[in-house]
Amino acid sequence: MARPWSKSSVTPHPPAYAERLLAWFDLHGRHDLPWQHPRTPYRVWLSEIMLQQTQVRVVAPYFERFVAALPSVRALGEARLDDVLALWSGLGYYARARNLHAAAQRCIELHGGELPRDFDALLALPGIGRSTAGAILSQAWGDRFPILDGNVKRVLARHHGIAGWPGTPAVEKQLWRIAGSLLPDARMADYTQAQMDFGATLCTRHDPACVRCPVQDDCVALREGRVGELPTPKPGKPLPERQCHVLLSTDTQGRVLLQRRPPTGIWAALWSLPEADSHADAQAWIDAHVDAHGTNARTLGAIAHGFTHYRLTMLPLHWRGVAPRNAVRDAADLRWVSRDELQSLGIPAPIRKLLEADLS
DNA sequence: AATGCGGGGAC
DNA sequence: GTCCCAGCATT
Repeated sequence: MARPWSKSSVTPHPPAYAERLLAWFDLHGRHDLPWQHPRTPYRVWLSEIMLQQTQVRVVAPYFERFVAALPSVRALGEARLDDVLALWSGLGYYARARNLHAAAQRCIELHGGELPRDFDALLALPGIGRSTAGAILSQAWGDRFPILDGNVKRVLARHHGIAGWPGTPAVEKQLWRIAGSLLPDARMADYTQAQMDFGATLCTRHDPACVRCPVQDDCVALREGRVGELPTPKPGKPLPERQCHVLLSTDTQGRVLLQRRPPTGIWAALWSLPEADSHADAQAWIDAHVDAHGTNARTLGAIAHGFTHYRLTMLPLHWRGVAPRNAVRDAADLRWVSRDELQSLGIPAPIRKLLEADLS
């Protein structure tokens, strides 16, 4: 199918990424956020700080109150810290408010009571990092600097198919490079806002609206069906480890002794191998339930299995040629099972795998 | 490279 | 309950 741009344009190239994003922004972007009217450096700065790790809906009322009480850099710098913190109360991350206050005072000392229009000078102010400095310069002045917040990370990770958690320096470095390579020649303020609106309302974390996406044609994640798995989520805390022995008893006819699990909990009511916490417990169980003729167990290879809330390592112990005791024949939850019967029983997958590997 | 910082929203 | 959010500073 012909691309719209390949018909009439003298250039064979599709519109640049930024151009498509800006066209989307004009139609579907957010144009009435409190800090956009008027879009002064002070208001942009304040909004960017408030919006760090904080959602737009939460920030809006705080922004209105704050800027009404302290309408300028100078007013902020000359206010008492307690009053600044009171205006911040409830927003969280209070270091942001302390940094804001200190930065305003430094602007009074060094920059005539205004925010400097200089990347390094902004970066030197407390609370302003690389992304916030870029956001301020681009939004307040239209200067050509990239941003890399959570929205942009998610969008670029998908659009360029970047795997790996964006919190790692290697991935972040790559994303910064891409972000810097996509900047338009004009409309930087709108472009910065467009990226954030795009990430917040269309290329969302869950259920992004790829059908309506202005850059779907060259989205790697969409093409490769990886939208749902990008960006790679932050690695969670390691799950607790549990370990147990599983007791494999086989008789001379190749039958195996299975035990029905309790009706609740993991693998409820399935047929599995008896479990024991320790080697000694395992031996005691064997002595009590089968006649192993005093033979020792053979150790089989460990089985690792992951649950949602812990990881289980099963250490199989194998007694061969054991004979059933009379009592065992009557126990309701114990059963000698031939190989052929295994497939008709409900058996946990890792246990079944062990049995099939060992009995074959 | 990993953590602390905070409250709220979405699921 | 979990995970994430218009990040940055500190270790």
